[in-house]
Amino acid sequence: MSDTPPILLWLRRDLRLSDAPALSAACESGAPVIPVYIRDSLLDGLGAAPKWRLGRGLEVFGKTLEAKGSRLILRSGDPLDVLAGLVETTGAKQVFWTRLYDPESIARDSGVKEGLKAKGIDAKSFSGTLLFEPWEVETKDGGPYKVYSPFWRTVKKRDVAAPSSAPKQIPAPDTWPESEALDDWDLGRAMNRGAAVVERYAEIGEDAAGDRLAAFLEEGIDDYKAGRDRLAEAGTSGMSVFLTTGEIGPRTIWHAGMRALHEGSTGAETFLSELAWREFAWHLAYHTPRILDRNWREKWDAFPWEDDERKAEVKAWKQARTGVPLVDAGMREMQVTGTMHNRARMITASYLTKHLMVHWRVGQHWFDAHLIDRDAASNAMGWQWVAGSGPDASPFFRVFNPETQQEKFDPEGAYVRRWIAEGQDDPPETALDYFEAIPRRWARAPEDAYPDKPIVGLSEGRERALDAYGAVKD
DNA sequence: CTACCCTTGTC
DNA sequence: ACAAGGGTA
Repeated sequence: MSDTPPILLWLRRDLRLSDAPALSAACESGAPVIPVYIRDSLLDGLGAAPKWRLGRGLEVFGKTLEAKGSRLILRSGDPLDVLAGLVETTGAKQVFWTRLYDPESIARDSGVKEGLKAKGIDAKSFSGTLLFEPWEVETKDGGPYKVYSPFWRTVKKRDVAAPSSAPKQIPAPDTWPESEALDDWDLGRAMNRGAAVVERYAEIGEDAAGDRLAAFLEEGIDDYKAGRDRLAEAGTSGMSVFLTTGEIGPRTIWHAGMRALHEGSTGAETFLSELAWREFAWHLAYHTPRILDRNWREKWDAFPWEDDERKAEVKAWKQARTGVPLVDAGMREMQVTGTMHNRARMITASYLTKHLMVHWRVGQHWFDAHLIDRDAASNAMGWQWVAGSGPDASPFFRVFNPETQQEKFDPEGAYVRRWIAEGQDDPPETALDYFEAIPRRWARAPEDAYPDKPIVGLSEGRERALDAYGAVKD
């Protein structure tokens, strides 16, 4: 064993043992495997909540590796420098990793690949983050898709590679390189006291992901089509946070959904199509990366967005005190749990971009900092879909009415009561948790009065937004 | 080129 | 009914 040079497995968003082609390839080679996670500028640049969640994922995954006789080596610095240094100290001849598709990761990874190859190292990237490589899905004319439905019609006919199973053992080297301590990274620091609250609601690690998927397939998928829309129910799959950290792979989910489909589950097709939405978001981000930070349709640059974050309307939206209960409930769910029901995301986003006429990027940045399931492509696409500036976006005149939405999707008011304590004699823990999670400087308490009217009225805001739409139409 | 189609809505 | 231009086969 000691004669065989080890393989460095550079982990990023693939904190799992199964459905992990890079890990499987490394283990099957017979060489010792050294799993490495590098704290680089991309990790440092993450928002508070996703950074905390990744740290928790690393903690759990480190233990998972130890149970397999392996370890997770932690290092800080420029990835090429770190990997080149480890190549020197370990004698590794190969470095494997799972591909990512955002512009910063692509730039970083191609630089690393080039730098390692220049040193004679076999640097290899693998699939595993997505169902398909973004360049493998094309229209008949050979270009990328810009509309979801034809993308979906194409994707659902494709074969998805079967997920690999977890390796029985991960060959260990005779000597391990030095590792930094995860605690020293203090990845939850920016969360302040919010981390302790979100922790109560969070599920972490590959085993938790598998349990969640199994429970969903057992209880949730049959009624998924309607159930996913009901705000007070656990009708969604809950897979997003595990996909973001890579604690589950998309192929695992796809094949589970396909099995349910073949067994006649009525919600399976809708479920699979949601996974394809994630795929579509990365397809768009890969082919038109400007979707991540600019209006995808340039004519939307003319729209008179408000982007001064100090404005009272923006503060009210962020602090969940707009006076529109369903909007504030969604924003509080995010503060407390680090996630928000998909429908609430649309409703809160619509209120910000339409009624308050605030730039979608303000909301995108807020979500980037507060969602533990933050996904760069899905978040950007979602905001531009609601705002109207994206590909295949909702027409701008389609404005969500939070009252109508509440009648349809929270008819008993259970979701609003779960998250808004004010005015309740005996508010639930969930609603009280909000006051524990928020920054102290917001100085809010459950006994404060809730705003007696919306900061911008529903019909007033709707009309103002539709009037402003003329700036884009002409 | 044409014909058909376009996640999640509202009034 | 509104309002809508553009994507895809």
